[in-house]
Amino acid sequence: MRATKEKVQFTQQEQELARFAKALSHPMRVAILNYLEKQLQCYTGDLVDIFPMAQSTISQHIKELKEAGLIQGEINLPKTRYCVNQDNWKKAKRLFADFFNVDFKNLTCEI
Amino acid sequence: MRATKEKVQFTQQEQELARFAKALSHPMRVAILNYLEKQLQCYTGDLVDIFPMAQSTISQHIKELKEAGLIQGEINLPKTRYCVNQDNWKKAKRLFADFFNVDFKNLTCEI
DNA sequence: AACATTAATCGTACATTTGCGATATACTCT
DNA sequence: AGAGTATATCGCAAATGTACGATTAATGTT
Repeated sequence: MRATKEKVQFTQQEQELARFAKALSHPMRVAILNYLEKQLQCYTGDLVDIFPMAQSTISQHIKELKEAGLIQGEINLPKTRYCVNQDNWKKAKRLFADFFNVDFKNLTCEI
Repeated sequence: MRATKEKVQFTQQEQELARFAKALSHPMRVAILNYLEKQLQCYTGDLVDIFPMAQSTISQHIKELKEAGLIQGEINLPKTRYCVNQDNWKKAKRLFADFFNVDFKNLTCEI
């Protein structure tokens, strides 16, 4: 049996990175963010037109991105407009850049 | 009802990024990679000593990282030595850098 | 007031992930 | 040969993720 050592908890960095990674762990959600990077904003219906999934499924993926903090929605009935949450996007960018040890120049740039 | 449009499939970039992101979607796996970046190599037992999880669970997380291509193992009985798979690490790094639009310098650097 | 529009949520089915203890494997050492 | 060591794999239970159709909610339009 192994000696009883002080076991290590996961760091905040590890937990936050994993949380963001989880949000990116489905192609649909990556595609939504790719789309939002190009278009700056979109409505749920735009994605339903483009992608081969049911409206309810797409809505669910949007919800996950929202809960992970990567996007935000502005209700404008009957539509909801989504865009990237820039603060958390920058945070995720920084976490991944640090993780991959990438030299990064534009992490502090504004939109 | 919405008009019947040509629905878009996910790009290879989106699928590959999602695959890597899935591998990074658990703090334990992020922690293993963090450890490997510092230590360059490790044995399964090192991780069992450090992290508060059962040996079988840690072995399973290692397996997932291996199957995602991010690490590779060299059997050296009774131990197995793991290290980062540099080719796929670079690939992942590039995918995430592109995704986040980060300027990166050292993507072409060697080990 | 009835209808149309857009999107979220519900309920359900199925698949995958996570964690653990127990067991199997493949050696080395005595 | 038998014991010890390190790790992978199995079998299971619980939790979570994925996808869909149906329903609900909130509004504007006729």
